[in-house]
Amino acid sequence: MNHTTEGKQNINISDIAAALGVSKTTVSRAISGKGRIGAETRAKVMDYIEEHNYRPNVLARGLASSKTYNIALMLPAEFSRFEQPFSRESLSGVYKTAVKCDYDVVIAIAQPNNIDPIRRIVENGKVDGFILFQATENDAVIPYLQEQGVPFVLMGSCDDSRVIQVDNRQMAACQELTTILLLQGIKKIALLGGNMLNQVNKSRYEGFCKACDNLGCKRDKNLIFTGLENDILIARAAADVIANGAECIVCMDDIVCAEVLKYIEKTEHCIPEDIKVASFYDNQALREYLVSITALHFDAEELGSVACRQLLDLLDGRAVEHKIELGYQVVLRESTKLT
Amino acid sequence: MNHTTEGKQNINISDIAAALGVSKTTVSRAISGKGRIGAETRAKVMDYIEEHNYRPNVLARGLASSKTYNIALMLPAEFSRFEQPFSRESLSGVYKTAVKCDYDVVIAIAQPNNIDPIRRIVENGKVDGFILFQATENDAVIPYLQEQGVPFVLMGSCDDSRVIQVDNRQMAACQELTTILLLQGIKKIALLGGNMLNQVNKSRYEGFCKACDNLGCKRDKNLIFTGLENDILIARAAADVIANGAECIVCMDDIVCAEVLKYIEKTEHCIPEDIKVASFYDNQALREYLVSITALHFDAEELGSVACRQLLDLLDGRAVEHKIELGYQVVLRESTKLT
DNA sequence: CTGAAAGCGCTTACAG
DNA sequence: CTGAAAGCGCTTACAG
Repeated sequence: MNHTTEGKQNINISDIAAALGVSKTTVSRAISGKGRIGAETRAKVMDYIEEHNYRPNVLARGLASSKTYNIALMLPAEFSRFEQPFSRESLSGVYKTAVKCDYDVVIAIAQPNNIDPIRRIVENGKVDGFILFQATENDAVIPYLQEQGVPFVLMGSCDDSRVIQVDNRQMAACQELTTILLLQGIKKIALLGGNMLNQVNKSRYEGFCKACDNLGCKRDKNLIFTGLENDILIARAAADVIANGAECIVCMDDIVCAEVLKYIEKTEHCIPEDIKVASFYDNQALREYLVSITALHFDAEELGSVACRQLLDLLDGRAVEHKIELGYQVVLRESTKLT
Repeated sequence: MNHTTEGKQNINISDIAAALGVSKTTVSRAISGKGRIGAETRAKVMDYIEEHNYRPNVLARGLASSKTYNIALMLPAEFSRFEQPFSRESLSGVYKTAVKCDYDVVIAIAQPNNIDPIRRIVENGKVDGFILFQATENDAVIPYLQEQGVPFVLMGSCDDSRVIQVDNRQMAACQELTTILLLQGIKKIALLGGNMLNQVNKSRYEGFCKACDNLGCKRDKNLIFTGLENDILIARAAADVIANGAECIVCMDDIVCAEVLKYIEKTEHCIPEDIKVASFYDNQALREYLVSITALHFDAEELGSVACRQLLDLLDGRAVEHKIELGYQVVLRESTKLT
């Protein structure tokens, strides 16, 4: 057992000051690096701290300087099993980056349009800032945080140019995947998607359209279905587009894709021979499907990490870009192979 | 907009004392309910607080009373897509219960056998206690917390009777499911499972054995495979037990089950006609599989909720049961239907 | 039943 | 470059 780390922390800044024959002020300055202090004095203090494994009391520091060294991550209350890996990886990214700067991450789970959990944390002064997940559209939280003057960054996009945002280049990604499919000679591409009020879906739809338009391919209304909010609608849309001669079905997210695959399995079509399939979002379940599915891949951990770094910069008063755009990968797999 | 909640919190205990012509002590006592105080005085203070929407500064309270009103939830660094829903639901349970008592939850993600993240939180004094996930076997954290005297509760089981634990009745559940299958007349039941160093797997195995023994069914060594750590081993085991005449394959967890299903799909056996399948753990992906899979269901949110309540009781110095056992459901589905 | 005062462990003008 | 002192917003013996 290591003697220097044994037992509970109990030494404080006064003890150090006394032991070294300096003032508390000096010790504080040595630690924080703020204010003028002699290099020698400083080294002496740091050595002592090192040797005695001293860690400043974060609460006391917080009380004195109005900081908590906590940030809150807002998670949507409900999300499908397809969104879970993404949110879990983002959480990892946020966590790792926060910890590096000695911040902790507090979670806040909010039902749509209920900001009470956020309000609680803010009013209790438990955190220095927030990181928001776009997933659930919650119109109330952004205005609330703005009004309260609480720093925050959004993982996702929004129109308000005052909010700091980090997002993947959704539109460009979808445009690229669609373009690749078209260039492969697949002419009749169907698009199935969910709620178009959703920002992400809007961008994805736009990317799809741009690809078609740029290549001079007509968009066939009989092959494009959005607003598919449940399994039945998705299955029916799949049936329709197949009946209308689709060669490839592009799914705007994994929920849609999973349903489409179920439908194809039931009706005993073969992928990719009878019908090709691609998804605008990559998920382990689809990656490991019997026929591996072509999809767009986004690095969720990086998203969380960058969002957190933005917030920490903001908290330290550093300049911060208003919007950071992150990359993507187009992963071509068996499901779109030419036959 | 509500005027009483407008703008930032800025009133403090001294302001209240001054406004009411009483001492800070009195105000503090009115709020905490500790110490003798006149009912009238108290009401006066509470009214004022209500009216001005005052919330005590948690940091200051923490500094004075050595409390943070935070608890930490330790999450394993890596887990499969099958464990995610479970851990997410547990998190929800912990969160909801914590918030009710005005606690926040801080996350700690620890790689196996690395307690640095835990140590950081403890040394920084950021939380009052921990809730541990058994998932990752991390031998170092329990001894560390014990040594430091930090209260904690384990979601799961362990041999150390000093640790407060909350767990589902794994053994009983597995015994019951196996018994039901046997009583249905399915004689040749195979069991496939992963790492037997894992506490949960031990209990599940035990439950399976008890069911067989109680009904006087011999356990066939050619039908029982454990230590199946990867896809290839699982597929091979599935092939073996089918070759050995298994009528039903019981999977000790969802990872095993998913692989078994893949193997069955590839080899074009039919469920439940050719072979029946059951899992000792229920997961949305299996529930929604083409043939819905018979499984044991555990309420993860309740687990988190009860664990959190235990910890809060512990923190308030209330008596706490050493081990709480939670229920389960046996969910019979298509995959074990008699044909 | 109530209050004055010390203290929790830091930070930070202000003065030297 | 360094220090004495006030202050962050609470709690809690201690005294009345």
